[in-house]
Amino acid sequence: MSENNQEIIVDENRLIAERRQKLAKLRENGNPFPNDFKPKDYSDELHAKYNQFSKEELAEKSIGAVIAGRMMLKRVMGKAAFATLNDAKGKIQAYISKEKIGEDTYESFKHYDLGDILGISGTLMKTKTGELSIDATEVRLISKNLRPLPEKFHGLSDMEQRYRQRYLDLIINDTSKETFIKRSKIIQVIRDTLVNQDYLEVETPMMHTIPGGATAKPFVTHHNALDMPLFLRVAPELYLKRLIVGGLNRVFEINRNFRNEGLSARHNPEFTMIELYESYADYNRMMEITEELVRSSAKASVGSLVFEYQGKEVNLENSFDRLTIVEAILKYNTHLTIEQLNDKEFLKAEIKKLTREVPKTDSLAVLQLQLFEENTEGQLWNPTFILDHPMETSPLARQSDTNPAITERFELFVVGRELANGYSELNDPEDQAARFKQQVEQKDAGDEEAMHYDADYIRALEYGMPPTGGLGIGIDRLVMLLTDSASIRDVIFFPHMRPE
RNA sequence: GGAGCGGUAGCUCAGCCGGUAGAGCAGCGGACUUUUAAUCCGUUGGUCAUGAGUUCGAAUCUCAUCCGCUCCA
Repeated sequence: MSENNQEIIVDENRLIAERRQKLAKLRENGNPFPNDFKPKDYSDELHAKYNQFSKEELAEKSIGAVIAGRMMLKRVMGKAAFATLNDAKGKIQAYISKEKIGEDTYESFKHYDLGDILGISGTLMKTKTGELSIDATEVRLISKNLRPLPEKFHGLSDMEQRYRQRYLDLIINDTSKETFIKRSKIIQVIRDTLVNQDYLEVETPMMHTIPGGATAKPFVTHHNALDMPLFLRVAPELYLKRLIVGGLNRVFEINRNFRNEGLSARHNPEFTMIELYESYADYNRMMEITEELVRSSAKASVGSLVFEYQGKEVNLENSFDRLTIVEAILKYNTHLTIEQLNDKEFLKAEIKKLTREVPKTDSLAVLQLQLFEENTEGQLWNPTFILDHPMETSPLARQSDTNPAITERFELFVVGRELANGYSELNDPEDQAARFKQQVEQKDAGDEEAMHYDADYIRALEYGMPPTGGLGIGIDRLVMLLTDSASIRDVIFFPHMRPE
């Protein structure tokens, strides 16, 4: 016996037992799961093509239709019935009369359950209230449902069940299905936009021997044959830049990252990022492409550059604000002055007031960043690029040519949340080696999130990496924004949950 | 990790200052040939998250645990 041999969950009740009996009866009369019914039409196309015709016109045309879908509503009268079927594209009503389908089939149909998957062929008609319907000449059970669906009017609202049994959520809640269709469209338009600009989509390792590319705690796993630890990647950055060294020039990867942190409405341990790198570009070019990708995503999903997020308007029409950290603090906290923001002691006191913790750093730029995170970031509703990140917190970014304390880096904030992060890449191998050493010192001093020294990455840079711009966008957060979703769990099919 | 809220029929919910549980939908049986959450009549269905405690008696009060949501760190 395998140790994985789990106890089979018995989750049966009378309703399911009744349906199992129905199924047993169906088996006596043939296969209740046939695979020879082939739908020819989709509900949305039928509506699009034929809604325009009147009841009389449709009757005259006698247009055939063949659809398959899940029965969601059923209204049986004496000798005729209506059923609402959901297919992948929408829903359509069928009119089922004993007269047309015969007594036996009608009797069988009366015992079909909500949730059964049916195949229906017939001719298109309109009811007296004008609803396009299929006047059935054939009704077949294609797949028997054994578990009663959630309530037809209130649907499924229990969040836990919606996340754990997403299939049910998708069956019942149209908005959930729409959200995931939008997610797919967003990823598709990003992919198309980049490929059209000569970008190459690539795949790099998900399992790293040295975790790198971001300051975050990794998940650890173990390779048995090699008897060594492996780390699920926290970011693909260092591998993608190796490809830039290799001369691929423009690359991107849309894939999962894994970070060993807490769960929240904005954090799932695995999440999807796009990272892209472009040779001979800098962070200004990266800001341009960020705007382009966010706008095209909005058009592909929302259909507009102006929309609501959680009841408040977001406007992507104007070019996004660009503010340095200090400028942003001053703009959104008008009681503060530039003198105060250049005063380390003032900053420390202010941060302590907001967080009740004394900042550990003595760097002016880092103190400014910490204050920004506390009192400004949450206020950035319409898209805003924040520039001039401190050296210390940007170990892979190119130092500013004019101010050695800061880097050529930006973060994009929308609806008070970080959405994207980009910079001019650090391509000086000696500078990068020094930065890695600094990170290692921080790690030795107890900072679990500090980076490791990646000697092969330094070796790659020593072969020469062209000046490069790089960008990462959190896909889940972008989808949240464009689908008006409050939680990251609403845009990930199967968000991480504790076991039942 | 902390705080608050929640977990009652398949689903959506009521019941909660103690007296062993209700509705609607779904299901089952019946009526009904144009319904739209169809309607009408009848009817089945419960480990009240789990465990302990208080009590003559606990869905209800107390404690612990599990799961979820929200906020904070």
